[in-house]
Amino acid sequence: MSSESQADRRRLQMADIARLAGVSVSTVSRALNGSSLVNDETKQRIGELARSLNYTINQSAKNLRLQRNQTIAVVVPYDAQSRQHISDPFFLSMVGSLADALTDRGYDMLLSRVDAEALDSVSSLYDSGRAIGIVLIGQWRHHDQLNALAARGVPVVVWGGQLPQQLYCTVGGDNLLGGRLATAHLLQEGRRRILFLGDAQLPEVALRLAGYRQALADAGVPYDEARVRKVPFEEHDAELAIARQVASAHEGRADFDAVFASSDLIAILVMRALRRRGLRVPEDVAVVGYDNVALAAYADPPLTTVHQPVSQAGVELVDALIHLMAGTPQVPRVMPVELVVRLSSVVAPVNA
Amino acid sequence: MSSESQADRRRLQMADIARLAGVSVSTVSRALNGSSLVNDETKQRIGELARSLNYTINQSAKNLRLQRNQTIAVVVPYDAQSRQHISDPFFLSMVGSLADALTDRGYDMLLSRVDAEALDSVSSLYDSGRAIGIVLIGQWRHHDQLNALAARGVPVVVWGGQLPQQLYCTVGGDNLLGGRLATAHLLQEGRRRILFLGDAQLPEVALRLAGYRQALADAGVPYDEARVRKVPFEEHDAELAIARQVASAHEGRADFDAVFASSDLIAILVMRALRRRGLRVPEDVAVVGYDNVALAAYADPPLTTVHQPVSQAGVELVDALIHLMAGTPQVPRVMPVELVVRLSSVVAPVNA
DNA sequence: CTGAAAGCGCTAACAG
DNA sequence: CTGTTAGCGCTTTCAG
Repeated sequence: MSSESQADRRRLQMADIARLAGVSVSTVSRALNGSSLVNDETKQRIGELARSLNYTINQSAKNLRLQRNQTIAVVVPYDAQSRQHISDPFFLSMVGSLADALTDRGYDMLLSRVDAEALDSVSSLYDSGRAIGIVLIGQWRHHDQLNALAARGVPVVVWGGQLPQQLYCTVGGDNLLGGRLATAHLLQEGRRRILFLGDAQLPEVALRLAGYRQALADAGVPYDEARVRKVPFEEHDAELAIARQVASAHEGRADFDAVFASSDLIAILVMRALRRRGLRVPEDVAVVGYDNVALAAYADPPLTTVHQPVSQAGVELVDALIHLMAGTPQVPRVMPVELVVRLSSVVAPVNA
Repeated sequence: MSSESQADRRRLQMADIARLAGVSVSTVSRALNGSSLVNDETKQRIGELARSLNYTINQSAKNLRLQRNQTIAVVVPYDAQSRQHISDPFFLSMVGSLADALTDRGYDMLLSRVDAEALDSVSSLYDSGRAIGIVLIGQWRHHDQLNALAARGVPVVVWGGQLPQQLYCTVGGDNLLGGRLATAHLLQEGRRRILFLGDAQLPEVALRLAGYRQALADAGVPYDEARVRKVPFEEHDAELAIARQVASAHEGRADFDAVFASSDLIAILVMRALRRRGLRVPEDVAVVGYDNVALAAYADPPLTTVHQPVSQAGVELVDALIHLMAGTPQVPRVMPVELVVRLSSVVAPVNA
């Protein structure tokens, strides 16, 4: 260890480099920013000096001076009531995808978690200048707060479903199509009594439910409200609720022969609950999930699900936000989804 | 929409509030920072004005002036060669855990992905003043680069295994114990030919392997190097490699009766590969994983694994970093791990 | 209790 | 090509 401790070592700044190089600060600034106004040789020399001293331009000062900033806030809401965090792998992979997209485009990513019940507090990230734009993962039940945010001119893009009277820009999978594909598939497999599990208060789930109804209508199968059940988002609650519902349905002489779950996590919990009650998947009950998280392919049995284009999603969210920040109004973007058929929904084997 | 577009609306600043309140900027600054030097009534008035206008102090300016900053960088290395990103859910849940710990303590979290082969580039996050400290998830094969970083005085804490000659602070699970627990468990279940799968070049894995050897020695079972196999970290490569190894071992008249995998992801891939070759888990081959990711409990069969204390890990990493930044040298922290026994390793059922 | 003024580290006119 | 100078938005002496 050197004699100067890390705590009292003053950070290097441009003036130091300038002094050492025998030039003015402006020259250093220009050199380090690759300006053509400075002699190539000088540029070279300054560059090497800076590198050898591990000097890097202070971003805060630069940003302050330039009145710009390259930080995008990515906000993952959490449920403060249960003090539970979102454990759904789908959200986490979304974070990864956004990290990639932002890094590729040279933005810094500020990750924050905020109380899902106080979504409008995210605006302070913008108001305080810490971020020049915001990506929100999931719109939850706070359509109005998001509208207010957008109306105030906060550049925000939301992963979620398109809603009427929407002032903010959403990017999302085609939930209506996803719901239709999943349901049509189950119908085609000969299932008629399909349970829909999910919280239809969430816009995305509501759209998937609409797709479900549409597919039923197309097939001339009557819609039965009793077959639509809300499931809590949090894992442990969900587990209990699912067990209860499977049990009650089962006791009523198994009044369903398929389940369409609004997330893979729910679907996997369902399969487990079914198995514990001695019901076979897919023979007795076919199951389809949503998201196509990594887990789905390795579930028992491998889970049929609706694939959401996660890595493309990160790119689209960032792209929409960049346009928005540039002042170009953005219409919601709906991305294609695909049904991935695995063993949980078909009795005759397919290539898993 | 109001007539002024979001693009040309100048951001509110302290001077605006001051003008509107009929006081000086200094007073606004003091009021907003809760200084006791300012009249309570004035403070109140300014506070309300700011709130009603959604004004928030500009953090960059404040930080520049105060010469401090509340941003911690969390770095997730990725493999640039394959341009593949870390898909292991363990890393992602770590990110979540860190987000919580940092948020709780009032820090901003800057998430970056960097090339795993250029780990020392993370120092620019510090040198440029964008972050006052760095948390690195995984030490990979770059012990030396990390030592250099620490020697330069960059406040960095690494999730990983403790190594000799280590200048930087690590926080990690007790990998040696984990390896011992897993192996001892398999031995106790009567297994003697235990395959170890993982890349022992990674310090954490090396420690788990050491635990494996120790457990074998304790039980008087000879160590056979041929039973230690490297597995690529990336999912698809891993899948192929595992299939190959299972196949070759199988053809050699199944010269193993158990597998200890260095991650749950590998373990789950192994179980699939085994099943495809007609081997039953756990009857023919018992399998134990590592990490206890969410997926493990829902695998088929539910996976016995070594639980890593992820949420506590976030807290410990942040805590160590804070002390380090305060100038207090930190010794590596080793956190307890636990064996979670599920069906993949025991023939007689337990409560899953 | 409040205001005026200096300056955090940097960039960009404007003059050489 | 290079240096001088004036701020970016904020906090904090130092004077009232």
